[in-house]
Amino acid sequence: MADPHVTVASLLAPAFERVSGRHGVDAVVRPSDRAHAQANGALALAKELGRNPREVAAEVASAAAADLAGVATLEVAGPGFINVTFTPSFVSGHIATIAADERLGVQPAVMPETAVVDYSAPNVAKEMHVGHLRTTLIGDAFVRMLGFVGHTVIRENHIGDWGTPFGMLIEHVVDQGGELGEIDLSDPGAFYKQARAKFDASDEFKDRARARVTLLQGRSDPATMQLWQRLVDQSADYFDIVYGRLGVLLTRDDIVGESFYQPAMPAMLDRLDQAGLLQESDGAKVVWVPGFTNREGDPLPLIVQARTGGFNYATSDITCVIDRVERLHATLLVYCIGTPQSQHLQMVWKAAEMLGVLVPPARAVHVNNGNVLGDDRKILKSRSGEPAMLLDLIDAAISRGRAIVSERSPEMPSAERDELGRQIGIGALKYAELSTDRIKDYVFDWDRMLSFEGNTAPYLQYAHARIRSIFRRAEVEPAAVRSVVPSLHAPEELALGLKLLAFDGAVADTIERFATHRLCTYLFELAQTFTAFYDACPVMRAETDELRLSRLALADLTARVLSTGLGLLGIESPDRM
RNA sequence: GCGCUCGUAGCUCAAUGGAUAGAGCAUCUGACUACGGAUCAGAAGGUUAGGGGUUCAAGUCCCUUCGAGCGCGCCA
Repeated sequence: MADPHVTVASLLAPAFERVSGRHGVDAVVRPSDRAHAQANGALALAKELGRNPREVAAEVASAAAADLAGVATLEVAGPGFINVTFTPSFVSGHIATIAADERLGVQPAVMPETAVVDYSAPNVAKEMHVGHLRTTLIGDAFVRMLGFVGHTVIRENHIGDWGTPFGMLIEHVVDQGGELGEIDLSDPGAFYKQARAKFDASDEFKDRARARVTLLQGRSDPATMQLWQRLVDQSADYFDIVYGRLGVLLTRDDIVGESFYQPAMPAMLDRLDQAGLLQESDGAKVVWVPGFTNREGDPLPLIVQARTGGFNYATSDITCVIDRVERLHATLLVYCIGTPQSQHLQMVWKAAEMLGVLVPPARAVHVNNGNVLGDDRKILKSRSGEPAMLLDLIDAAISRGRAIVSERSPEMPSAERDELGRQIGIGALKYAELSTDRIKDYVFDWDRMLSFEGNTAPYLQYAHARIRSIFRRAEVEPAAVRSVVPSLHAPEELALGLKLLAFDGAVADTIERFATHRLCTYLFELAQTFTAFYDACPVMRAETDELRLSRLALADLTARVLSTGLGLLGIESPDRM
């Protein structure tokens, strides 16, 4: 058991049971600003018993004192809080345990399951823009974290590779003699815009495009399918460039686009029909999902087949849920998609639930996100006024990172500078995304995210690099101190020790709430706690060899937690900066 | 019109219903010829948009007003 709070809570529970006179009391011990931890149960218990809260707290504390000997001391404070102070030996014992653990004390999931993480989802023949940044980075972080705690994780990139636009896109390819030409990385959406312009200008082209969509949906015309495939392949090349440069795990093998679900849609409609859920409304086939109303306050249907007979994204998304639950046997469906899709997803999931597919233990989570804003508080724009291109942002991050390294470390070999600059720039970009509450909009600011001060990736990377530097100078192999049980005499040592033990809780909390900023806040606080320790407690010049080893052990564990934590966010931690 | 999300220090952001709402930046004051100053310690800065309610306890839950953003039947 790595979490001292849990240990103390279990030791405190019998005392609560004795005072309350009933069994099954769940003593909750949580971190506190005023002490190492606090238990608040006495307040609620006093209310229940109609007694004075401080008296009840004192009674619980004295009843628990014997059980907690050597582990922690208790003190009643305020209106009836029980403050907990861990003993140094109890903390250092835990430290030695997590230092010997590959996962640094992070507990594996109690019930490992199969999770599908749906993220990024760009469109074929269009550029990736700033709107794709958050979903891509958030999804990637959860892929890493869910895997880290032992789940089977399936990445899925639900790209937009189907639908009416492909009629005009394919006809545009035909007009170019079947050639797509090189993809223009400065304007990957140029092809789409040309096709769109023709479509708007020419009725003849429009007719051809419509005919082509019909051919595509029939899936039986080899020439059409070949042209379509080439469009998809070329876009996959472009996506791979973006993902590679951004350093996320997605590859073309993770692509499961809308087209994938097309063949299964008629059967899905049959299932809806057999379940009695398929109704007709204004000529369309719909599912009446309770709880949703339209502009007029009337029930809002989920349209699964248009009047024309065509399928839409609701059809595709319900089929997709079935695929994930029944073919992949996933029980956790994570959708990293923007907030505007919320109602659509709720309706789709409700329909899948009514169909008996999305039912416990299977469940879906909308890991939604707000917008990335510019100085003007509007969605971050490029110079042309369009949403900023993702590849431009990535390249700008890299070049800014390199500029910083060149300025600070001009003596470093050029190749090393480039690599370090990339790690810093990309790290800063990712951390800026992941360190704030994903639901809210946030303001994009290069200077702030690249600063070495404050809650930024460079600050954390620096803290890590500095620790590694200590070991280089001390000429000590980090692995050599990993079995040392540290002594925690100075308050800064004890504070650092307690912070290190909180890694498990931070990761668990981050996963449970799908909130990456929780882990970021923890890592930042850890780095701050470390620098305070480092300032107050000499390591290499420690008074005794024993103390030196003890402090090296704390430093090493800090570096490992920082590096592992950043790694869970998809951020690299260089050994020197 | 209905619905969803958001509103916290000058700025950018935190805060599983718990004590005196915390950080960072910026501002001010100190420390140390620095185990990497890419540092540390401290100060100042708040009617948590306004109002009402529930609770032993509300930034957090409920109602309401205001403000911002988004969504609302055959595109995805």
